[in-house]
Amino acid sequence: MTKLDLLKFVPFRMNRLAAEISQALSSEYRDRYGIDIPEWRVIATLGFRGAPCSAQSIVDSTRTHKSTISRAVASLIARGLIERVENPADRRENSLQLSREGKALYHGLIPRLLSREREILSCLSPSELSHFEHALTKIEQGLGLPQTSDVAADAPHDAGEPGARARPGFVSER
Amino acid sequence: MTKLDLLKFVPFRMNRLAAEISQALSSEYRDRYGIDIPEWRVIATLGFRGAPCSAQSIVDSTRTHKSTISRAVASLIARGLIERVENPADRRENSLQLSREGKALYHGLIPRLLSREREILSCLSPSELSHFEHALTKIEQGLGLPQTSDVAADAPHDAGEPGARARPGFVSER
DNA sequence: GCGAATTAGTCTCACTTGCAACTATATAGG
DNA sequence: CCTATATAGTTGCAAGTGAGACTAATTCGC
Repeated sequence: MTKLDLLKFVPFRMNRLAAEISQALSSEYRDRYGIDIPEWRVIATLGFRGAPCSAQSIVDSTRTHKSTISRAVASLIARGLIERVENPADRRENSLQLSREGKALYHGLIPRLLSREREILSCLSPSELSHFEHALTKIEQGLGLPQTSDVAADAPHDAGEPGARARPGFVSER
Repeated sequence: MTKLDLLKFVPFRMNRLAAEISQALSSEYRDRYGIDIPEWRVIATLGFRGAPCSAQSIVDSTRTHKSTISRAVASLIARGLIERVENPADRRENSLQLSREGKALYHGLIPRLLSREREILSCLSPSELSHFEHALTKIEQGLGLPQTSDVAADAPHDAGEPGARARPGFVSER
């Protein structure tokens, strides 16, 4: 008769912790700028990359559903925070980039978010923190989630190293 | 001009990882038994506690919204997996407990879920795993999330140690 | 004891999200 | 070329969820 204590069960703890942390951060962008999580992800991706990139590449790196990204993009364009750049070579896709206002928002937001992150993680010693991040990385790799090194700036889609994609076992597509 | 790499930003990573892990586990209870996450949380809590307990105490320990728990409870009762036990002492609340079928489901599910959890965490060495769990605990404490030791079986609500509730700073209520 | 405040739980509403169908464009095969 | 297939992105729809109003029952203060 095995029992299972939810409060010790890692999947549950991760869920709960992620929800709690999102909540703690959301005030920074929701209350302050009226943007939600998917919108923030789009801005963060464009801001970090520097170069324009397609909606699809944001989908890939953030693992957010394409319809969600599509709506976020539409709303950000409507508010003038990002701009579409038509790609004459392939007229299906349109590259996206931050507008002036978008960049300003991005650079205003980042220090606040980083400081919140630090605040939340301040309960860990430097060594605990580095162990923790290391563990996150290993689990991400184990699940086949994209890593910083995977996202080859804006390379044509399948330049990824073999084995990174199409892992056997776990859920690969949603 | 600070930048922020989403893929290195812990809040984002936690979100993505939690979503991914949920997905990986959900097949065990969703596809197999047709129960969703909130329903599973109710079953897990009742199963673990052994004793009947109120919906409110499930809300507290799982930090799931009360309306979500209410709906999960209604659905589980409709399917005969849990039972309501009227409490003559306080007729607002009704204690909940697993039915025979609910217990069977619980005991059938647990080994599968534990094995999935192990599988996901198998990329960590025993020492990495214990560091990781330790870090989770500290972050949870930092955010004021309930810990196993907090949940005094079924004690009247506010027997909690001082300082555990009503933390200054972070979000305390949702 | 009686009204006010509190608590358990349900219900409605608005919003978000994922899925899948759809449009438009691009590429491959014969 | 012309059909078949694949890809980028959008949209309609349905399901799930949180906020908060609401009901019912209890407890507190005086």
